[in-house]
Amino acid sequence: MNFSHRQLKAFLVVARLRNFSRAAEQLHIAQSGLSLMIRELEGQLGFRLFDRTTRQVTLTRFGSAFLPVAEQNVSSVEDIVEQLGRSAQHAATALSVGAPPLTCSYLLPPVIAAFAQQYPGVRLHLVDTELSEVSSMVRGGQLDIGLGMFIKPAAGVIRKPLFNFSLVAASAAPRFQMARAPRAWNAFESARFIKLPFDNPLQQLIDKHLAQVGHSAPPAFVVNFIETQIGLAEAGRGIAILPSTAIPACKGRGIRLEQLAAPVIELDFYELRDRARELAPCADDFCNMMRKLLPRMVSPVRRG
DNA sequence: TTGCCTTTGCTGTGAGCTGA
DNA sequence: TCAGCTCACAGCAAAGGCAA
Repeated sequence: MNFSHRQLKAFLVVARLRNFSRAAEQLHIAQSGLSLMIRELEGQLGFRLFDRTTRQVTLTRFGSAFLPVAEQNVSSVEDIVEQLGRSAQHAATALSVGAPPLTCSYLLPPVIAAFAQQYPGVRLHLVDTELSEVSSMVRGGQLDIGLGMFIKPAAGVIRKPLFNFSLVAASAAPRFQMARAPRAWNAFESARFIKLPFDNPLQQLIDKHLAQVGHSAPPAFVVNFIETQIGLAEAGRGIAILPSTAIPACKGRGIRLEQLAAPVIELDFYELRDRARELAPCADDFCNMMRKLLPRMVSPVRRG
């Protein structure tokens, strides 16, 4: 048995009007096509639905019994299609974005403001959570876009670079300062660092470069969040090597920032999307606004 | 004769497959 | 990846058949 929604709907219209010509007109098809459609449905069901003569069309006993089943089936399908249509419309008018707290607090507000101006009808849903959670929420379909320093690629998602950032050294100062000149890695040979956990991919990259300049001193602190690194550095408890995306978070605080050089490490800040999902065009525009607005905010090079 | 359903033959369209 | 081919399906017009 393999009948279609079209056939059931055609059956209902013929049953209601008791006339193939008028039913065909209502269904916007030729009467011959409708006749064929009903005959095929009867063939698939294995019984006749209508007794038709050249003068009248009447439901058979089987047709009368099949009528409520067909009505329920057509109604259920149309209800589901309507619900899906509403969800698709909602998807086109909503955008969910996830990022770590530092990104949400200091990088996204100007982007969100610009986006709201361009898309006043689109509801933006912001989720601030850990980087690993952002990645799994994108894979699970709870987020349209994930943002962050996804140093390692993950399966099932598309990772696209949005802008570059580099690394800066943060130390205590009477007020916020951005050093004019970069400082070489080997200048920190004997420094005590405030580090992220050893399994953090960014910290692993930093440790690799520290090892290359012969740094071997144990860390002063190992903490979970960049905000904590900034706070401890401001309190003079050591040097924190931070991504330059943390620059806006250091402004206004007793922190001196120096770009790390020899070598300058250039990294990508990424957007993450589920490979299988197609997003509304406003998602592309949100990312384009990040590309436009954020590079200047995270540049450790002093301007003016 | 008229009105209505069925049958037949044809066309257009889209999906799936294949080879370059 | 893309063009070309095949096939299934939907639909139409015209002719035929039948009952009132």
